[in-house]
Amino acid sequence: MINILIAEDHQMMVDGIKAMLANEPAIRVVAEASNGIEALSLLEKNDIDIVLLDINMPVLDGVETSKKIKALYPMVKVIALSMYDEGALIYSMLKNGVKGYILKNIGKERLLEAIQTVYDGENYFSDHVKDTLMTSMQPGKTKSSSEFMVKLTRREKEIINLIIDEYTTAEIAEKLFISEKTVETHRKHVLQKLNVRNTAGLVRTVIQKGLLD
Amino acid sequence: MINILIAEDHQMMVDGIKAMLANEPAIRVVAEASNGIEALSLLEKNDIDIVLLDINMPVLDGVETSKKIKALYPMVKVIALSMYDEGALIYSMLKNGVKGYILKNIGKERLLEAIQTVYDGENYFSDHVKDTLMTSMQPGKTKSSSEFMVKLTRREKEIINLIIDEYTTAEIAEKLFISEKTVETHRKHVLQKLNVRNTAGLVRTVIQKGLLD
DNA sequence: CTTTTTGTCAGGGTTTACCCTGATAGCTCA
DNA sequence: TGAGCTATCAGGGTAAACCCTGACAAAAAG
Repeated sequence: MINILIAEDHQMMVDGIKAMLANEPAIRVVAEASNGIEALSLLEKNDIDIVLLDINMPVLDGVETSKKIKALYPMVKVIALSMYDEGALIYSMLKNGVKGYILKNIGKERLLEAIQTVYDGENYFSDHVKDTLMTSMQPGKTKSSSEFMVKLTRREKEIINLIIDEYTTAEIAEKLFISEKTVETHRKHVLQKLNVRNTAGLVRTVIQKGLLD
Repeated sequence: MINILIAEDHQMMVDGIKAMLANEPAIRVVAEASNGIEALSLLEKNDIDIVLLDINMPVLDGVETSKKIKALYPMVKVIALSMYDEGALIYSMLKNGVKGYILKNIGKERLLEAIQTVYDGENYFSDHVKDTLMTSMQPGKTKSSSEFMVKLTRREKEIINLIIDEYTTAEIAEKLFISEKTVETHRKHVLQKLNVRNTAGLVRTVIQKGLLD
């Protein structure tokens, strides 16, 4: 019997997954969480084999949650669920000990395959995900920074959030009681880390890769 | 018997919806489409009562698809499925004759309720969606433009796509063989239509509301 | 206990975005 | 057929973002 925890904030998706697994006698969905915090507390109370973890969740996102699961419950296996197949995201999830990475547009068969494979101690990644990871690992594409080093500091995330909410550098400086020059420096660092040219690229990347909390 | 077409690009979500409806003898899912174009062609071949239409789809998005469904198959009822409860989006879907608007985090009971209600000729909107619409309709919040007029022209969308891809005004002008002044004008119009202050807000809004093709 | 990272700030500069007013031509739909 | 929308362009701005170099202290990591 494989005990599963579903961590996913869209009820419709949760029901969908449950329905896919309903006729499988070997699999039992024993808990559901709608954010990372909830997932962690449910892991404490239940005996879980595999966590199906949505990457884009409020409160505590997939990246952070998987990191904590690895630290607190190393025996629990995590399969990441995602809308996109972003190289950077896959890579950082891998570093967090995730055992599988599947896209939300897969069907029942693939889902069962993924669960069984991971339960048996192997890794499972959709073909498309593999391709993406291979591509983003190729030299040349990933020169110095970009793709991999997507570690933003707390302050940088704070400032990015304000940028996305249409605050200007001057307004951010005022709000955080720091100099405009400091805000400019943070912006500059974020542009470099994300390997983008301007605010448009910054906002797009941050939203699409789900780099915020 | 209620015949349903599901138009949704995430297979997992499709399976979820189908599973929710599986034990309902009065409801039958007769067709599935993964984009707007497909949905339209399936409507031609099948006898459909209700379309469950995802708003964020590639190729032909929910707004455009609902418009065409209204024009070509006025008897078919459309229930919009969305991740977000954006006032502007709800309003434009309403104008396109959509009969229901539900969020993807609802459960089985609500979904059945929505289908039955719409089939009976009434409208169905989640409470949360209603609140959002009411709020966004209140005077003061919605002065002159904003919120409602989310109609972007073809050229504007084209330029927005380039902005998101980090092209500058000068580069866009060169690429499209038009003056920088013209590009500036388009940018200005888009900022006004979306009621945002700068590029950051533009990119965020466009991505989050799924206003692009 | 040293090295790295993070967060802070400055001068001085270029480039890009944003704002205002005003204009023209073609297309579209009532 | 005429009003409205779309797409085009200009002059002449101001505001904001981006770039370069360089610096220092506190915190975190090794």
